Amino acid sequence: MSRVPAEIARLKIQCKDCTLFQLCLPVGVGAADLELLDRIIKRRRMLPRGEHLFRVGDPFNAIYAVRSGSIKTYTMVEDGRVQVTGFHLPGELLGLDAINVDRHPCSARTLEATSVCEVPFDRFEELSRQVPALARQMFRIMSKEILHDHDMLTQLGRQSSEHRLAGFLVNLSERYGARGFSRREYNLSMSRTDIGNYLGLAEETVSRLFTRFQEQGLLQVTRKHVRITDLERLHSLAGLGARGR
Amino acid sequence: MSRVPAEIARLKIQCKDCTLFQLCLPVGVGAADLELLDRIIKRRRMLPRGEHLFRVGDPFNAIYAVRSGSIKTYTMVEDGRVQVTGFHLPGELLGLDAINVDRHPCSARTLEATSVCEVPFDRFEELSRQVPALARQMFRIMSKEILHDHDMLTQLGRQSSEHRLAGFLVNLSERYGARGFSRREYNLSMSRTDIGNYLGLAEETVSRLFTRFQEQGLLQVTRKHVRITDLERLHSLAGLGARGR
DNA sequence: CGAATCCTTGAACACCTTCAACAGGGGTGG
DNA sequence: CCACCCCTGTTGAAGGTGTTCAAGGATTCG
Repeated sequence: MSRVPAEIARLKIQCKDCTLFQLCLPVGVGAADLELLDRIIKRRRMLPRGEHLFRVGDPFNAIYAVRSGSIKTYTMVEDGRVQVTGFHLPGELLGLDAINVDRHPCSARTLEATSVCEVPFDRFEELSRQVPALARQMFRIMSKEILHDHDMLTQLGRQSSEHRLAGFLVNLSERYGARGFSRREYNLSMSRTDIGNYLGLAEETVSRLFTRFQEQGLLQVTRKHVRITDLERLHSLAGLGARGR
Repeated sequence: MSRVPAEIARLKIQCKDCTLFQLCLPVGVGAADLELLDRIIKRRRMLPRGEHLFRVGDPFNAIYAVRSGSIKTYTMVEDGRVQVTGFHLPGELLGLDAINVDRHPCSARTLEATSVCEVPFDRFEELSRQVPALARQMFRIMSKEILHDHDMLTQLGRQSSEHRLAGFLVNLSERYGARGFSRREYNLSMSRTDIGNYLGLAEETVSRLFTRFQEQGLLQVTRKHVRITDLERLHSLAGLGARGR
């Protein structure tokens, strides 16, 4: 499903909010060094919905940053079924899990029309040798990713389906909020099937939970659009204090 | 429960197998630089069972590497209940999730008598400025951690309890194997309660699954000791190809 | 030896999945 | 522009899987 142009514009992220830009911004990198970084980043064309950014086993060359749109990562399990491993929103990075193994351990596919920046990793490493603050900032970004994954493990370790979905929605809320978007209102770019797959729940259960949350006055949902009316209660239902990405 | 000395000796890891040592070993760091790294690492005393290495909210000063023994990390969820977020075996690192937030987002507690190395992170960052290969290696280690977390997310996203426990056991097998221990035989240092908590299952379910796996000839388990008799089938039950930490 | 903890097993119930049918939108082609 | 079709999402009913509650056995440690 394609989005109307206005929606794409709404999702477009400023460079200063981009995770990649955090590489240079807060650590006192001089303008000259910043220019060097800017030079190695490739800006890619807009990818249409359903396009692959990379596939399992592809050689690792670059890290990608989502500029607008969204991407899901997934792997195949033995019996041929798909397992969704994550969703990536504007301002977030992909490919960090491939650095050590030199091949992408998952596939990445756009959930909507999506624009990404590409950072060739060898050139980045080389540059970070000249600009140590870059390395320092990359440590922070990777640490953030690890923290986020640990948060998700906490969510998925919980038993009840309510906890899981509430946690998922709160997590999205935090991530959108951190990028300057609304915490209370956003579009789900992924299908119910993907959400269920990610959370270890059946698609039908996800659907029923949305209905139940709505009946309980926690949120309003129409198709992909979610408006959270009681973020407080959704938080406590998730069972975790606020902890963004 | 305390271990007999022989067992502690068996778990003691050589520096060359240690994740931290990978910081210098494979990337052509000269002996002089290696000496510099060695100098900032503090070797700590043996911690008894049940001791805290750090607690939620503690200021982040250092990264820790497990030399022998094992450690669990956990957080508190809102209602006061505990959520286990990970287990750390010899040769693995703790604290990577704290770099960006400067405070530990989880508590770490020894599951048995455990010895750790402590790497003050500010001194490490400083050193990595002089020795770029160190930064490069740290990228790899953090990437490995991210990959491992993604693997665990894949495991926990699966619905059936069999998949989850099998995946957990295979994961342990891989991690022990990568450190030079047996892939088919190891001791679980964590309780059934901890395993269940981690996997989002009831303690009783874990217990029953162990019994069932044993009946199916997949493994033999007596209390903490696990001997995997059909690693092949356990792999396929886990639903993932072999993918170590 | 006794207490505490950990693990196991049993039975009832709740929750979630599965199977099935249907509704609603969006996109395509006439 | 409309009709049709396909895909996604919703809802219902039945069945299975895992939890909960409960009790008993095993191991460790004071």
